[in-house]
Amino acid sequence: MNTKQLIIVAGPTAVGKTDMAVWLAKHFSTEIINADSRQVYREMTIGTALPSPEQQAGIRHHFIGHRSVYDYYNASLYETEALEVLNGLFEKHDVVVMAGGSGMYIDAVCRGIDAIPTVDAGVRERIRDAFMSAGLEGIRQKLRACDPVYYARVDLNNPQRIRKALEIYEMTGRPYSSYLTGEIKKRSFSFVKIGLDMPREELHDRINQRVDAMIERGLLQEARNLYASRHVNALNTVGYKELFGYIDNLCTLEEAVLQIKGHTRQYARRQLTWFRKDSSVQWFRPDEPEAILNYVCLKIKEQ
RNA sequence: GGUGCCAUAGCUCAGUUGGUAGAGCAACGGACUGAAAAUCCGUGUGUCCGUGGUUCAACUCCACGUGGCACCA
Repeated sequence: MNTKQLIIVAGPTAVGKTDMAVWLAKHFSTEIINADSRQVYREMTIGTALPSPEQQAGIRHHFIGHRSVYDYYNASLYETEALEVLNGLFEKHDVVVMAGGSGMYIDAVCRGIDAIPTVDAGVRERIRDAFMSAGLEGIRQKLRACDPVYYARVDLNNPQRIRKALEIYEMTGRPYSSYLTGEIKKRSFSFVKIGLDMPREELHDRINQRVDAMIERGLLQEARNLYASRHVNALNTVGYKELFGYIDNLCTLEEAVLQIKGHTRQYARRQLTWFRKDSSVQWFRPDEPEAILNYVCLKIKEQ
């Protein structure tokens, strides 16, 4: 039996993960690790549905607003930092709760990400320029020449993936595929994965209402404050990019709000696609905390 | 009251010299190893307003009806 347990609360945006995590954390008198790729940025608060002051009262939440949108951040950095924090927390607690909707961040903690060198900004820029001038077909051919293994398995319609592989080759002289071992890293603690879901129509209602509430709380002003930096990766985020479009006069405010709702619904669907694939996730409705607690306790006894 | 225009997917609309229909958005499914709230792939879901008529065949042409819009009274 492994005495240290990480309870993971996953699911689509707006389903009620934070409430459930807080409830579980209170029950186990422990703390919460956030696994949401946008809540880590301190400049974005309204649009990322941060845990409210009430939800944060008395329960320590980690990885909320600990970075700036100007920082370079990614799933691998998150893996390293989250493991450090978890090691500390497990000295005081047998159970820690993790909550969030970024499947890749959760997997980074559970299974690990292969060690790949960090690409510097200059290389990133050169590859971007190559894509601009040579086009998708151009960078495909470059990839075929330098990394036929990855070329054979990558989604050739996805420029982001091809560029990443070219960056690594340019940076290190080694093919990207040679870094991908797929090795699952051993952790010193066990996992209990909970998935929250509800009928789609209900989820859509909650999303729509939450977006309206964000607008009322001043999301447009927050977007205006960040407008000058709108091209940084962190601000390529639902709720902000659409309002940048409105500020640029590309659409009305009403249209931008409809876009935010639509893009949030699509994001929720992609999250479900990710988590459904993970057979270790046990699914519940958010309104059955007792059933969840029973399941968690059972799993903890087993592991 | 009269005249004209319109009625096709959840929404906005296109279309067939008559052979039961297709775009965008939405929706739905999927992929995912350092941007992941990102990026990419796939799927058309339909009493073509209703009832008659012409025709081998009507979503398309004709008549009437219903609803909407515009103009004239």
